[in-house]
Amino acid sequence: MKSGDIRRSFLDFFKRKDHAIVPSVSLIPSAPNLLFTNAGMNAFVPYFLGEQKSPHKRIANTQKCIRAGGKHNDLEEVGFDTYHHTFFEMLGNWSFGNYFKKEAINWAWELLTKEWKLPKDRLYATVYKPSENDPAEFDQDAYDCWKEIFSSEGMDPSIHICPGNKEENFWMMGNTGPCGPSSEIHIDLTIKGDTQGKLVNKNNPNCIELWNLVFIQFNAETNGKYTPLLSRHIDTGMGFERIAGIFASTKNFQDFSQSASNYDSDLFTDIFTLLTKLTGYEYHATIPKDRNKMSDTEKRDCAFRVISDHIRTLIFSIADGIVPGNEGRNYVVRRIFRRAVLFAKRIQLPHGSLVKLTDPLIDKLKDVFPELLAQRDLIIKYIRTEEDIFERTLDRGLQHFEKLTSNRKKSITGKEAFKLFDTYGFPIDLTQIIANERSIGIDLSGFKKEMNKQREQARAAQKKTLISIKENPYSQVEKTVFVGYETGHLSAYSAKIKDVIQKGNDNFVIFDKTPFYAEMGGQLGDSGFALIDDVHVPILDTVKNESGYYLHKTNLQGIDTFIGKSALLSVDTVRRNSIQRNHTATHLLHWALRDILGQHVHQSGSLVAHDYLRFDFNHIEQTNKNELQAIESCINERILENDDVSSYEIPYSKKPTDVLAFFGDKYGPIVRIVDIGGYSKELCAGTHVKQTGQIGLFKIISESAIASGTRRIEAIVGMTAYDLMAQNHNLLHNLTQKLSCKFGQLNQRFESLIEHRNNLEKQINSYKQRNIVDLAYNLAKKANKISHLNWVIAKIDLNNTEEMRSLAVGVSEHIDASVVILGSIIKKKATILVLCSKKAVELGHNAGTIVSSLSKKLDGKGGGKPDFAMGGGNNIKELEAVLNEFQIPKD
RNA sequence: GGGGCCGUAGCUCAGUCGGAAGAGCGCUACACUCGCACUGUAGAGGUCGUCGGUUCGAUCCCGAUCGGCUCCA
Repeated sequence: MKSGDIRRSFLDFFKRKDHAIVPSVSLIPSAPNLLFTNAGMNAFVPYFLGEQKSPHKRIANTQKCIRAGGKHNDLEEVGFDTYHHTFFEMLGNWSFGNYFKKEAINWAWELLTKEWKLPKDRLYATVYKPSENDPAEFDQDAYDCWKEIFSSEGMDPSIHICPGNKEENFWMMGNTGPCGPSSEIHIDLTIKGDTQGKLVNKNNPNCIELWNLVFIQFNAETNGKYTPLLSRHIDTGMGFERIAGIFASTKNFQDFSQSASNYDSDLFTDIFTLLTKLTGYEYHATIPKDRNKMSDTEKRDCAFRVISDHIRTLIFSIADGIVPGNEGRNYVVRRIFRRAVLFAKRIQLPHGSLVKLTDPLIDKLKDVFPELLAQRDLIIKYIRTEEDIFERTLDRGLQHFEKLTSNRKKSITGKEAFKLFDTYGFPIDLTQIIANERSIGIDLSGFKKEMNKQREQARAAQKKTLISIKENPYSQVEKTVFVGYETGHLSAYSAKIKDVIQKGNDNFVIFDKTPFYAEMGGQLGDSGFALIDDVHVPILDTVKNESGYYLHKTNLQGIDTFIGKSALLSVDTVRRNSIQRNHTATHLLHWALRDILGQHVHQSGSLVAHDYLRFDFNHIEQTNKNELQAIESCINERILENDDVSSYEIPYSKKPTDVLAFFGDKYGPIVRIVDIGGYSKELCAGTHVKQTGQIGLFKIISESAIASGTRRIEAIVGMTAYDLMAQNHNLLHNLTQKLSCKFGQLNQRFESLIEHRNNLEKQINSYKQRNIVDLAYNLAKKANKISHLNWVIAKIDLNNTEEMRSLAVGVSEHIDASVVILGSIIKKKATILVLCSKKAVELGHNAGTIVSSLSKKLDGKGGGKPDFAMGGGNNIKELEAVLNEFQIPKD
């Protein structure tokens, strides 16, 4: 079976067992402490924790996973063996409080042996058997299931069931939270397949785990206790690349003469074929025994594996919106790509070849992951530019390397090598290669020391998150029903108060039904008021919590006494209408951006307020003035057309194909579609105007970058936009009056004014210069000649220190051996400047000491070099006296 | 989440006692040339990222902030 058949067969099998087949969730995890989705269960954690209710009791899927960075960091291993990956698919079947061990185990056996026809006698099952101090008890249930299976197959359970301790067979999400024993299925891949289970869990590549069945039945508490859960769950995972590899390596389990490799499957060999075409090198499937002494073939084979693995990671992450960047997960993706580029250089893959691998890959996987096809242009664009950017980084690093070694150095210290790597991003192996070429040594152990130091530092700063099962106090309360799409419900709507929660000084009221929109999808929550027993309760904001309750914020104290009463709810419709104008305009903006900049544009953030809107989207370059102009005018045209805005709800699976939905966003089974004039269709829960004409006017006020590859547009609509335009118009009108010209002449008038001003400035400067030259001449004439030196001491009012300096220089140009001491009041401060000619310095005079002694008398400080110094103080009045009292030293 | 480095002319970058903002390329004009390239001469172009602090005085020191690069988790 080829990889595609295996995946399909897995999903079909569980579909027949009444499992809902759901698409893989985004690689962007919903848990904040994860860099990437890194296991099949990530998406289902909220169900285990009791934070959300699963829409299906049985689910099966293939989940995209990335392991790089964070707790599971396999990046450095990829390529040097047959099974590490940064990207992989995890096949899994799930039960949420539904079936348990027996079904999970039996179905696993059925799929492997009946459907896929794996040789039974090569299969082994592990069962949890605690050692001393390990939690819980021996997993008798799982053992019994397996015993029955093996016995009925005529196999010896005592051989085919292997016990495992906590480390191997007890699965936990963290130190706390849902957990339970697991049972793994291992396969013996030795030539004869007769190891009798002796290699199970012995880290032997010829006997490996195929499938992990986890039985979640306990909750680990902070005090170290394991309490049984009310509802028990099944969580299984089978590495897709691994099973596909085994199928290929063993030629569908017919031939065990070759050792198995994930890279034998068509998922990778297809890429290898392309690499061979591009480089002329063949893949020989060798695995290096010693990383430090690799043969050329081994080096090339490693490169093949690295490139094929990494390019898969790239296309999947970009498709999910994780583009290469310099922060967090974006940076991890950039690093993975750079590793691919370095390995590409090793097999002389020409610059710009990596992008050629994307189309065939997308083509192969697009049916299972349609997001790849949808984001194709973006993927290609990023891979292309990213390679160029890396080239620049390498150049910069090389420059620094040259600087380091320019003064005939014979070795590079560990610190230097680390700085080159840490600060300039220059890979250590490149440093080694270049240093080798020039017979320069590197202190590698010093480098590693620095590296470990940084690792420790980063780890120490890591925050730990507590995973715990939520005790939901509202489990008895039904979700709040939102009735605010109907304008008729916006005032004096009758509802019942279900509960009141207090957080700090704020109270949050929960009603059974509400017309108040809660902050969601960028649209701000509604405000207004509620009438309860004739008490006016202001509603300041509305937010929604995880469980779907609308929380109405109020600053009124003591309202918990109202629980159970009925209320009349009224939304601030003026504010709501303004928000709606901004929201519909946001959809128009999104549509226009895609129309004008390209279909790769998608929303990456949005804020819809009553007075403005903010829209973030992915776009590699700055949106230029012409494009902004085009976007703005095409939106205003749509507004003038007064297109209808309609919305309706349908099942997610039945949404039209041209509806914009975002990969990475979670949607429920029923979605709401907002359709503007038939051209803009988006999944959106927000509220909108009825016709685009109600927006009135649309005006972009700023365009900026918020991250590399992400732009932000801010815009205003309606009266806010009109007010701004009117204000600007008034301003221009005032300017035309002041300059007595027409609107169209403003630009020209300003240019000529600026030119005129520049000319005047030049003239003034030349006059000043002339003035200073005259002053210098006069001062020089009055010089006091005392024992070989000409002393000039004067208080002259000038505008700045630059003028003082040029005056002093001017004076000294007229008289060779001189000391010039000038005082001036500049910016309300007494300033002193002293210039000593070469001769004066030789005679032992020091401008610095003169200045410091003088400025001390002015309640200030000063200093400088022997030939030139400046200083001053706040005592303006004394300046003249201080200068007059200066005693010229006699030799 | 934790570090390191960089923001100076249109571009690439110098600028270590804190005391007049520089180079190369590019640009403009003139000269040379039949013309271009080359060459020579002259010139334009700077809130030294932004804000605050220290100081008599900050491109330089300190703090914050924005932007970019980079390493670790």
